[in-house]
Amino acid sequence: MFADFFTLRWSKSANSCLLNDVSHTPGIRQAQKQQSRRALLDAGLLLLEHQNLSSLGVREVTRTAGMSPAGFYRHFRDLDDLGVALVEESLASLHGMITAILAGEGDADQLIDRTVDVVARHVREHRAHVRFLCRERHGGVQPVRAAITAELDAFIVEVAAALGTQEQSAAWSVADLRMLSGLYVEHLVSTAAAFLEAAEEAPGAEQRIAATARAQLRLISLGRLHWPTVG
Amino acid sequence: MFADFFTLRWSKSANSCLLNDVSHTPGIRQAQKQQSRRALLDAGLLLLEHQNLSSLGVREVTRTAGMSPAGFYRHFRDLDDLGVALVEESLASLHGMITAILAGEGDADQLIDRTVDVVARHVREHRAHVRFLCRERHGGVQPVRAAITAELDAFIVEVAAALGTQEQSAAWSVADLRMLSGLYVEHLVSTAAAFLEAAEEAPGAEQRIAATARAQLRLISLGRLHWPTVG
DNA sequence: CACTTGGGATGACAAGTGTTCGCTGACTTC
DNA sequence: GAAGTCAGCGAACACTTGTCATCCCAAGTG
Repeated sequence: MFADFFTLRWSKSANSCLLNDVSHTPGIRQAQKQQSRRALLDAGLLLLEHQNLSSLGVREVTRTAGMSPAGFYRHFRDLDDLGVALVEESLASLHGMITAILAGEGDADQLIDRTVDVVARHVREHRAHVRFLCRERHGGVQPVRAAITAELDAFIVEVAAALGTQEQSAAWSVADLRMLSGLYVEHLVSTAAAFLEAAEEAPGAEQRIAATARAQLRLISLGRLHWPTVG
Repeated sequence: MFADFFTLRWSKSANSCLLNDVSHTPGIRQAQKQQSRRALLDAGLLLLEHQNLSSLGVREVTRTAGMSPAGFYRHFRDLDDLGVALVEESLASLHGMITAILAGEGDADQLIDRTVDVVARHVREHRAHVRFLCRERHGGVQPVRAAITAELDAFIVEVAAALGTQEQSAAWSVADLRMLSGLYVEHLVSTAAAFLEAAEEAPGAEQRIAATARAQLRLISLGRLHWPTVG
């Protein structure tokens, strides 16, 4: 995500937008700015571990980022703005995870095992991002909520398209594919949330969550196999 | 929920707890206190429509409840305390809904249709409660989060027990029953959340959500029918 | 009836908040 | 090199906040 943004600003501007075209300035200054921006985002992510976005304060964020309060406004209009930036970041990493899952080969059970493993690892490696998404998906800040919902819907469409190429559901209607995809994505999110909570209490809980998630995915697979196609 | 609490305090104390035994005092005073308490809870519920619990303020709540700030502390130690009270209230109403679902007769498809209808109606009639639960389930206030998780886990056990009595899954192991039950409860919660958002935008969205939820439940039912029992 | 109880209001306290202003100084450009 | 840009700072604004000591008076008690 950060890389995308960076190269976006760096690429010779093929678009006609001149307003923010600063691609002619060499690196140092921009890099410093991006570093500060990153510090703000990380500070937000850190504070959101025990808080909600709607209770976050500008001064709080800048303080933990080691910056003066006024500096915040050089990067974000609002705290909502920072929130939306965090959504983009978090969902970019999650998108990588989903493509990793969908690209896999093997029979159904292998695919299920690998899926759960990938989710568990993603939660372990991107704990703050996952927590942010789960916490603000139904949170009190409307723009952030809308952004998460929109991107998650895009995932559903993407997963539905991928499911359409699988032999198990080749003859399915588009609506049914999207229905199944929605079930999968929802299950994925709730499994990630379970992993999140699990790691904060019992150490063996992660195994239990994984086993349950695998069984649930197998049950859904069985349902898929016997789903009446309209053909 | 309120009625339970009320009658709890009113019933002649068969328990041995003398600490809070005020059952000998006649009604007016207690009723006034309960009325104030209710006003605080309702104010909280109202404010939480556009906020998160962690960003709620004592003054804010008392102001919209028409009360002085100090009055709050006559009823709750904290805002977290108020949050936990709201959890109990919200999950009591949800518990009624679940028993209403489980008590039903009829074949699988009828049961699915009725389930989705009951959920839709519950969301319509207890919007604030449902919103609160969805919002704070993964929210930033640990005690509230824990309370919701605990009560939801109790629901899962209850639903699992009910599923064990159904002929479709009579031979299932306890672990499998709980796995299936978890899938159902998770699906129920996410469907309720979807209804919640749906009502705030497109008017026809509710029908679409309901249709998708029914299809997903049917698919899970198919999976159930073909689940390998250890027999 | 006098007397106790306790829910609620008032007012005050220090500590925190979002946001804006003008300034500085390192980086960039010409 | 001189000129200019602009991220970050310090200070100040006018609030809002949680919490408490204190008083008040309706409800309950004997």
